[in-house]
Amino acid sequence: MDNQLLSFTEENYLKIIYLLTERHNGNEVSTNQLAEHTQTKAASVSDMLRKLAEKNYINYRKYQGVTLTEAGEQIALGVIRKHRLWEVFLVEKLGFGWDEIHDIAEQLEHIDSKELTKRLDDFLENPKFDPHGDPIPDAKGKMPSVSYQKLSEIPLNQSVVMMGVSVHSPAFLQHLDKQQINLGCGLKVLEISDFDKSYSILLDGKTTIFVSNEVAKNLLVSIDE
Amino acid sequence: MDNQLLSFTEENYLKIIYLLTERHNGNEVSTNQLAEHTQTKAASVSDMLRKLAEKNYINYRKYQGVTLTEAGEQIALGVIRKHRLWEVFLVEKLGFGWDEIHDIAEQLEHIDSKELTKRLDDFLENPKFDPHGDPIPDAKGKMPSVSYQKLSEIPLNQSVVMMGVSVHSPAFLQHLDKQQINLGCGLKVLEISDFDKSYSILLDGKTTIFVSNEVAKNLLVSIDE
DNA sequence: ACAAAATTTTAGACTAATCTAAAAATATAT
DNA sequence: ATATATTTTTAGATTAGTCTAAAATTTTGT
Ligand SMILES: [Mn+2]
Ligand SMILES: [Mn+2]
Ligand SMILES: [Mn+2]
Ligand SMILES: [Mn+2]
Repeated sequence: MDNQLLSFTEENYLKIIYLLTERHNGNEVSTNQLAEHTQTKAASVSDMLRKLAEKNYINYRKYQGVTLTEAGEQIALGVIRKHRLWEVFLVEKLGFGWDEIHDIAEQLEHIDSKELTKRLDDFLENPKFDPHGDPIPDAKGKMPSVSYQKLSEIPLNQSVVMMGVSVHSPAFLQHLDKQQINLGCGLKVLEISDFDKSYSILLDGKTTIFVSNEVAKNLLVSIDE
Repeated sequence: MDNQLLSFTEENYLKIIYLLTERHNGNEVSTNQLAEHTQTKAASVSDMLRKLAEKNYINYRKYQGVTLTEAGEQIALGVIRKHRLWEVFLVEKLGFGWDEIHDIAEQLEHIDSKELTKRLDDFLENPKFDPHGDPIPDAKGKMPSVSYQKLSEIPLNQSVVMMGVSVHSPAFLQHLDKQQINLGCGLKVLEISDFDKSYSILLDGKTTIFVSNEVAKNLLVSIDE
């Protein structure tokens, strides 16, 4: 409604480039990685990269991967802001589980109306994090910086708070639900098994639970102070 | 999400065919009418009609206009249901005016998730009408029948209630806002001017207002009993 | 009834996004 | 260092949705 400058497809590419660049600490994203995340083939990605470079949304040197330009980053952050706000709506207002919302938000993130985004933000009382613990970029296009650590990198017996997840698959999230591991709960690693590197964790200072190494690597926490 | 059988474009065509057929009391819709409402050219419409007929969503005989098949009507009603539910959301929850919501709902109506529609409906407390007074089809794909009359067809001094509008343009809706004509208010035609066929109307039994014939023809009312 | 006007369809072309197969460039491994 | 493997790009098609111009059909007016 406001300007529909870009197609859904272009928005998705820019968003994915942003998230993968972030994940690689600012390093270039490769064609194959994009093909995997866009569910297309490398040839299709090459075409799209040429187009996005032409429009000055990405920095692209053939065979060398891509990063976003300032313009591209602003588009990406706008899409991510909408995605995360809608996820908050789906969970807080409609009662969806955090494992059910991703695909719906994947569609809602492309709704084009500045005013809608602004009113939605206010309706949700200007949330700073989405239901997976990911920070929500502000209306100016600034991404808040957060410093979470993987639970697998925390020393034994250090009390931490569960802040986010680095994998968003329904299977993983449902697994956490079953073990009652939620955002905000207190965690303390009691022991790591020599046998399979699985974790014994004290949950909320009350119950002891066991999680695989794979799970521990994908729990994001911060030191409890 | 659920099945994404149809493109946005196809959904829009089916919705428009439904609404125009309804407006013509079941008569066929012409290619040119569709071209006007889809903002395309007649040639493009012909192509799309061939395609929709092939998929059995419409009954189409060349040069004779189209109607929806049962399958096409179910798609159309699903889209209209979502459009109107989202309009209720925008007005009731986000505080938009009834003149600001159409273009946003035009996008939201294509979000594909049965579960989302169901939860949205419950969140809104299962509204039966949208902010323009239009009935909301139920989850089974049934459109409630309503019997509104144009204010211009009501005898003098008959008390009626404002139930809907037959034009949704922002300009018209804003005009009604300025005159404080809202859904649910009481109206009584006191006099029709010989000079320009404009109306003197008693509003809510209190104030007398004047509206043009053009306005009176687009106000939908029902007899107050 | 029939010519003129209006409407609708067809023909042929274009753009966006995708694909497969082949060619080019880069990375890796002895 | 150089052959082999991997990654990326290019070439050439395909599909959806749109367009303009021309042909076909229906409607209208006398
Ligand atoms: Mn998306
Ligand atoms: Mn999220
Ligand atoms: Mn629409
Ligand atoms: Mn409406």
